Amino acid sequence: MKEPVPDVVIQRLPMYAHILTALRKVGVDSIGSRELGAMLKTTPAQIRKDLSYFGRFGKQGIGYEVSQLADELCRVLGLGRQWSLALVGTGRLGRAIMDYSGFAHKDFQIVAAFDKSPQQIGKKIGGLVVQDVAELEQTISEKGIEIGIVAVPPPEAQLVIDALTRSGIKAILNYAPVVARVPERVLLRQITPLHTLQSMTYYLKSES
Amino acid sequence: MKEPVPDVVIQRLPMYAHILTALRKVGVDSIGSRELGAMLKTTPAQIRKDLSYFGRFGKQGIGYEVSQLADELCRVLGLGRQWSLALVGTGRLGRAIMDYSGFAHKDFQIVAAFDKSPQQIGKKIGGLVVQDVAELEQTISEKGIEIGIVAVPPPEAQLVIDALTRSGIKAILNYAPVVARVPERVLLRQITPLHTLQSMTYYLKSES
DNA sequence: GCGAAGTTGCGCAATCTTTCACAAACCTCT
DNA sequence: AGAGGTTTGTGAAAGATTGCGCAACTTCGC
Repeated sequence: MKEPVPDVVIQRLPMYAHILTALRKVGVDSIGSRELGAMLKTTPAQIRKDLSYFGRFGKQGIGYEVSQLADELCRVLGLGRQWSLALVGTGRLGRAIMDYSGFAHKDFQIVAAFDKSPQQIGKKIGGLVVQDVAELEQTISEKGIEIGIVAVPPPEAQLVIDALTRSGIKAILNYAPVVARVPERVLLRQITPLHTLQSMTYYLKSES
Repeated sequence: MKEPVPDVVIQRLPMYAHILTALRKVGVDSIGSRELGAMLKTTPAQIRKDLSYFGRFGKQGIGYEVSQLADELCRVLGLGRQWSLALVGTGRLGRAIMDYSGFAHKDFQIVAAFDKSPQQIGKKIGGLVVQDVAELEQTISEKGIEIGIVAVPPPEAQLVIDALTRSGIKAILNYAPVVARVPERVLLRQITPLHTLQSMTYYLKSES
């Protein structure tokens, strides 16, 4: 109960939570690790082991109570409350992220947007007025925003990330394809579709 | 030389290639694993081990010749030739992907776009006429498209993926948050920013 | 030409992750 | 109430990945 949970496990949890929530919506109220594993393309053993890091949620002979496990996972992940996000960069990519309603209704809400271009500043996007990046640090501190999304061109990414860091932000989701530097206390994750594509071609070229 | 290279290694390669290309552009012509490791936030040992799967590119006492290693990595990854992509789903997300110039000039080109909505079909986006998904299989076969990008709402994702599979596509990059099923021969990767956020909150909630 | 300083490639050890396999727990049916 | 059939939770084994340490090689300066 005191060992730190491996990050690979944490990364699988959202999928589990997602499926379970879907199952609940459909009215399934109990499910076994075998069946869950089949749905998620993993092994039953992995699911049981993963869950065992957080407690004992199943019943022998039966399986897991869907609704309860879904709640439990959300609790573990810290979902179920609203998280405030700040978006930096309101170009094409930034707008797409803004519009992407996937976030909106799922505990994540973008409450501030920044850009450095005078053409963008002052514009209204998705009910939000784009602010000057110069105001970034103060706004984030004041509003107590905990997560930042970086969607600026590569050359500016590190600058923006530094500013976010100074503002006391806790986590950054970075879409810019750069190797960003952050202090220990800030959690950083990358989303880099280009690199994903580039690693896929490795397997394709050998086939053809 | 015959052992299969671990996928984790393959996934790191694009980063290596990216940095090396950048270094070349700046005129650096030689670099050691220590320095490269510092830039990439990894250890020198990991870089050397990773590279050793593909050959011996460095010189003892010196390091790696930047330009040569960049070329070598591109070759290994199968870059340097154009890859044709098909985009399915031209909603907000699809458009953003389409517009995202990051792909365009980097060996990846979207050469066909599909949607099922009559409002979308026939429209021109980024110089491409949106086709009916009904034409998907034939068009992809004919044009010999090898990679498909799925940007449709979750309920339709599996249907689209099945159609892509039937068309003989080799790889799929899926943005829909579903656990997709594909036959062995098709390479599938997921991009799911929401899940990334959801796994980040795990660490944030404990802090606060 | 030779020693000093520096760096790779790689076998081996350490660590991390997944899988196995089985006792303990639970339900159902008689 | 007990037997039979399931399924969980979990130590321990197996497998995968990362990191260490050093021999082999290269350059430089003298």
